[in-house]
Amino acid sequence: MVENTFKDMNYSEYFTNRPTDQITRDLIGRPLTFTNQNNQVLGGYIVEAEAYMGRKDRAAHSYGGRRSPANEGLYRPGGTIYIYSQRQYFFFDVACQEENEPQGVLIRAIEPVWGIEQMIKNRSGKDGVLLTNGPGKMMQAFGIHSRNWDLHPLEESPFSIDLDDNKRKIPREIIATPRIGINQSDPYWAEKKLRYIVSGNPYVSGMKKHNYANNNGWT
DNA sequence: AACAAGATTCCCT
DNA sequence: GGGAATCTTGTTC
Repeated sequence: MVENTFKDMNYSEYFTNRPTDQITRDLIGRPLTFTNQNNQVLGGYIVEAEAYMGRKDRAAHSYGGRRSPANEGLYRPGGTIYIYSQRQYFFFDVACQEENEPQGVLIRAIEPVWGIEQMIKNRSGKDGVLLTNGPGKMMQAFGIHSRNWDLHPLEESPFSIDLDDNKRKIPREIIATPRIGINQSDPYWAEKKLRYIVSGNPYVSGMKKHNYANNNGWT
């Protein structure tokens, strides 16, 4: 399948029909925006995302078929928003695969482009890489303090991921690494490389200054 | 009913 | 690099 055919795909198609790790990798470089209640468009390019492979994935919230109101979104059809809260912070996921196949992708970081001034305000003045270089920080920059959009289909929400290949940025290199914050006893899932990042992009969480790449790692 | 453990962030040292 | 803040689930007493 040629990638530029995705331009005309809807979210439901995009977030199914391929393995979730492949979907996750394909999201790197695409624009993610959130339009707030004042009609301000906030967002940037996705530079970091993680795949969660469902019931069999020891690190997934749906591991072993675990299901509760808190992770119901994962069980919804591909393209459904799954917002999870933890320690006063919120995470933005999109469900992947068919209904009742609880896989998903976690968007962990963006390179800010649109509405930067407003996002800085939402982040209490935090600027530079600290603005959006983590999943909780990104949602705070969007001004999100609730699970209000949990369980809503992406196309019926203020969130938007532009699937037009002409609008995306092309990384010089996409690297796969183990996921962040996974300390499971099962080394297979703890070490499996399901986190995808733009190599050398400063907005990737934990990126060291001496690893910063020219042009933020874009071609 | 109490408690530990998370897909984290911030503010120290 | 370590500890606190602080919400929800699942486990155990």
